[in-house]
Amino acid sequence: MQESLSASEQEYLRAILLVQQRTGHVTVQALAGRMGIKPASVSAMIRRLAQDEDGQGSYVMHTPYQGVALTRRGERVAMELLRHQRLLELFLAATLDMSWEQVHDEAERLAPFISEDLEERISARLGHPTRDQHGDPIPSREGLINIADDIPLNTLETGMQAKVVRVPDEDPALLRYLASLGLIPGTWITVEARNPYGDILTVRIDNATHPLAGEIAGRISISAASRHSAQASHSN
Amino acid sequence: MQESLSASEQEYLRAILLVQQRTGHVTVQALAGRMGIKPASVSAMIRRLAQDEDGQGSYVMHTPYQGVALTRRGERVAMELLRHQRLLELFLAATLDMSWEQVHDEAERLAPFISEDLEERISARLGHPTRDQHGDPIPSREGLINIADDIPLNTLETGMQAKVVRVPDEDPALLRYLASLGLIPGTWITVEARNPYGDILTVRIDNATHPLAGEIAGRISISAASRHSAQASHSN
DNA sequence: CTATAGTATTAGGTGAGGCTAACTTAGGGC
DNA sequence: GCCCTAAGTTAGCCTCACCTAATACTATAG
Repeated sequence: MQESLSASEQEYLRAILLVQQRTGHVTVQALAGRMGIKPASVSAMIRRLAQDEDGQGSYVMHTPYQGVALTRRGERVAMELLRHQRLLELFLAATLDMSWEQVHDEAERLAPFISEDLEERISARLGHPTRDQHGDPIPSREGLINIADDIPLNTLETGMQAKVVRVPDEDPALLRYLASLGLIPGTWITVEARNPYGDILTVRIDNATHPLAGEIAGRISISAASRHSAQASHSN
Repeated sequence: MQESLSASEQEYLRAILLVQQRTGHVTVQALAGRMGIKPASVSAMIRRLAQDEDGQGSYVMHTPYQGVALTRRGERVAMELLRHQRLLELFLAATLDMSWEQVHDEAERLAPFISEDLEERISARLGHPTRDQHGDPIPSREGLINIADDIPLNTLETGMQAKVVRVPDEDPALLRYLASLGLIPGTWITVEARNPYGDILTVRIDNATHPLAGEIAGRISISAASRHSAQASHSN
């Protein structure tokens, strides 16, 4: 049925998806930088991915000098790869005692090579999780993600409490810093105050308060469900 | 220090090692057949592997029209890959519920891509095993295997009992057949009789006797240690 | 001892996926 | 409105790892 793509092609599609999610606009440079490849090579690959070689549609739309965007088909492939990667991360983290950076690198490298069957068994073994250890959603087998319940922390009203469901995992140093504050998925967090000058929130976690840049708070998600149960629960 | 070889190159070295172990002599055809590749391509790869590109020595010795053999260096690489593969097989089998053929295929595919660190963690997690589930030895991190204690079943004296430590795993059908007799590593086995015509042994396993072709018995290993404690122990 | 079958090698070609160098285009400063 | 810089693209080249077709070698039957 479908001529499975090469590891390289899949990796490009994954990179496009991630850049798209994080910045909204996908440039050749951003891809080249992220993948450690020269822009010229990226251009060449984009040309290939934009072609409809088998009558089943292309993987990306390309407007020369403007940018790239995934088609539905390309998105499905990227989501599939991301699913492999996130499940692998969880699996390795759960089974072996590895740091997040290590499981991340390992999973990223192995993701293109694991079979659908292995993926399914890992998923079952883990109880079919829908988020990885940082709350990043794991796409379903159909290549869909559900983030309907995700709300940025900086939209939480002052004085209200909510449960953290996701922290940004792109920057290991930031991730470590947030973890050092106890700011990890599952934690309850309260917005104590908003500083009128500069975009800074004061948040309470485990009875300690911390200043948090609004830019960071915007990349942290809280559960929509918990919003209405604010002040209802306490963490230990 | 060392320019790590491509996945393909490693796979060739693995194939050479396995053919060498099983048949004693490595032909281009045998490699081509095993790897699903045309002989011409094998010749080309052998030429590359036989070259000393970095002054550190070549990976194989090649006598044109005669055969190929691994050098110490090539053997080390092949053993390393085999170690990855066998540890992965055990790991996947122990953690997920997969058939042997499935874990075998998966591990074979993934072996070139796992890091030394992951390998080490898997090994530790499994208690640093020295044999895979069929008794095939797992090379050490130094690329060595210890089969000093392995003795072919067909050398066991009639009437004596010994513990099976290894069964041939090349042929899945044979493996299944042996398993159906209870002939798996760890089982105690007794040679009841030798048929004078044809090369056939009669063996007892779990109080049932079975005829066994000598050719097969030669590929089954028993522990040297147990030879002297024959008749001492009983299974279940 | 030679013919021949079968195996191995070489020659030459292809596609994937990188590279550099040279070019085009878009967009901001003046 | 022009020009210059930065970004994107194209052209042309390379290596890897496969292929087919043609050639060379080996070993065996007669």
